[in-house]
Amino acid sequence: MHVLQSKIGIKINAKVYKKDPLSSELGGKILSHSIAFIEEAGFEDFTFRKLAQLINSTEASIYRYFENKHNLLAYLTMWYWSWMEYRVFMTTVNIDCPKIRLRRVIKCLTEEVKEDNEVQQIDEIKLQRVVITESSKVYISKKVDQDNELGFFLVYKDLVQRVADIILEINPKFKYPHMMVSTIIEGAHHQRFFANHLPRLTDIIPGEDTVTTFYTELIERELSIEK
Amino acid sequence: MHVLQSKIGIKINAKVYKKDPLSSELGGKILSHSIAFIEEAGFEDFTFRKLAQLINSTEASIYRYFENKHNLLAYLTMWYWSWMEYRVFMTTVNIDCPKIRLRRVIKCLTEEVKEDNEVQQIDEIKLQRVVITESSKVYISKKVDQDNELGFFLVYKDLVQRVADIILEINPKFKYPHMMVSTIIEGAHHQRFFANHLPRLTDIIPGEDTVTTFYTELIERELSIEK
DNA sequence: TCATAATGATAGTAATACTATTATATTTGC
DNA sequence: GCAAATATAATAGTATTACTATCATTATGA
Repeated sequence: MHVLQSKIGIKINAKVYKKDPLSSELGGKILSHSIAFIEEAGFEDFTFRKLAQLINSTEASIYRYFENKHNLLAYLTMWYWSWMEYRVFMTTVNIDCPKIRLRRVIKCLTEEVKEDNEVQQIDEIKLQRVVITESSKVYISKKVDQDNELGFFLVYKDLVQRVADIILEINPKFKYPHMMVSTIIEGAHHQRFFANHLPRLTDIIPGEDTVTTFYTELIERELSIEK
Repeated sequence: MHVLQSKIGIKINAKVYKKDPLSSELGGKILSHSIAFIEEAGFEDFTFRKLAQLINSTEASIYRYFENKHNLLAYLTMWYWSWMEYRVFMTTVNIDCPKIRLRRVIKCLTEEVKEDNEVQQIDEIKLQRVVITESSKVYISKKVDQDNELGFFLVYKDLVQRVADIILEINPKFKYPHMMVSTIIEGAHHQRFFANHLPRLTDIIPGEDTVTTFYTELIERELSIEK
C-alpha cells in the first residue's frame, strides 16, 4: 500500500489527472522523473515514450495517469503554487503588521528555493526551475480558457488574491493590486531566466539576490512604505 | 521584380531566414498569412502545410524561406521589435527632457497598437497580438542560447538598452534599469493576455488603458519623478 | 482463492516536421 | 526573342510524436 500524500495540505484539482499520481509507486516515479527530465531537456523534448523508457514502464501506463503532457505540466505547476501558498501562509502566520507580512511574502515568491523536503517524489529545487522556464506554456496556450474552466489556475489566482489583500490592507486605495502581484511573480521568473540566457535584459549580480531586492524595493516604493 | 522593403529602416538579421520573405510575392504572402493564421489559431496549430494550402502553395516552397516555424516566429518578433525601436525613436526625437522621453517611451511600449501602415505584408495590429501571446515561445525554448548566438535577440536587447539609458540619464545611480525595462515590457504583454483570459490576475478596466497607466506610475514612482 | 485493479507488451493511426526529386513556370541577361 | 538561370509546384517519402486499443500478466485484498 502506498501512502505518499503530502504532509501538509497541498490541494490539486482532480481534473488535471486521470489517476492520482501520488497514490502509487508508478505515479510517484512519473512525477519525480518528469521533473528531472523536463529540467534537463526542456518540455519540448519531453515525451511520454522517453519517460516510460526511463522508468522501465510503458507509454500506455503513463497515459493512465495523465491525458497528455500538457496536463502533467499543469499538475506540476499546480503543485508548485499550492506549495508556495502554504509557504506564504507559514511565513506570515502570527505576524500582525501587514508591511512585514508583505515583505516576507515577496521574498517567498521571488527568491530561489533552497529546501527540498515536502514530498519524496518532488524535488522542489528542480521543480522551481521547471516552473520558471516552462510554466508559462501551461497558460500561454490555446487551451487556456478550457483549462481555466476546469480550475487549473485556481490555486494561482487564490495566491495572487491573498497577496493583493495584504496590499489593500496597507493601502486600501491602491488601484492595481493584482497587476502588481502578477507582475512581480512573473517578472521574478523572467529575470531568473534572463540571468541565465539573456543577461543584457537584467541586472543580476551573481551572489546577491538582486531579484528579491529589486521587487521588494519596487513594491515598497509603489505603496510608499518607508524602510 | 518585387520591391517590398520597408519605407523605414527595419533591420532583420539575415540568419533568421533562408530567403528574404520581403523579396518576393510568395514571401510576402507567407508573412501576411502566417500572422493572420497564428493570431487566429495559435502557434501550436500553425503548420507550414496548412499555411501552404491557405496560400495555394506547397510546404516545400515555404521551407525555402524559413528553416522551420520557430524561425518564422522569430522573424515576426524581430520585425515587431525593430518597428518598435523605430517608433520609440520617432516619439522621442527632438525631446530634450529625459523624463518626458521616458514617459513617451513607456506609452509606446505598453499601449495597444492602432496603426497599420508600415509595410503592406504586415498588419501591425495583428502582429502585436501575435507577439503578446506567442513571442515568449521564441526565447523560452531550449534553442535560446543558440538563437542568441545567431543574434535573434539583438534588436530586443538594443531596445531595452536604449530605454535603460534614458532611465540612467534621469537617475544615474539607479541600479536596475534593465530589470525595470524588461519587467515593464514583458509585464505589459502578460497583463493584456490576462485581461483576455485570466482577469483575476489583473485590474484592467475596459475602456481605460490601465496597463500604460500602471507601468508609467510604477516607473515614475521608482525613479521619484513628480507629476 | 477468486475477483478486481494495475501494469506491461505490443500494435496501430493520424499528424507533424521535415527532406528529396523532378517537373513546370517565370525572369533575366544577352 | 531565346537560352539559361531561378523560383515555384507537385509529389513522395521518412522519422517522430501523440495518442488509442487490445490483450496478457501480475499484484492486492476481501
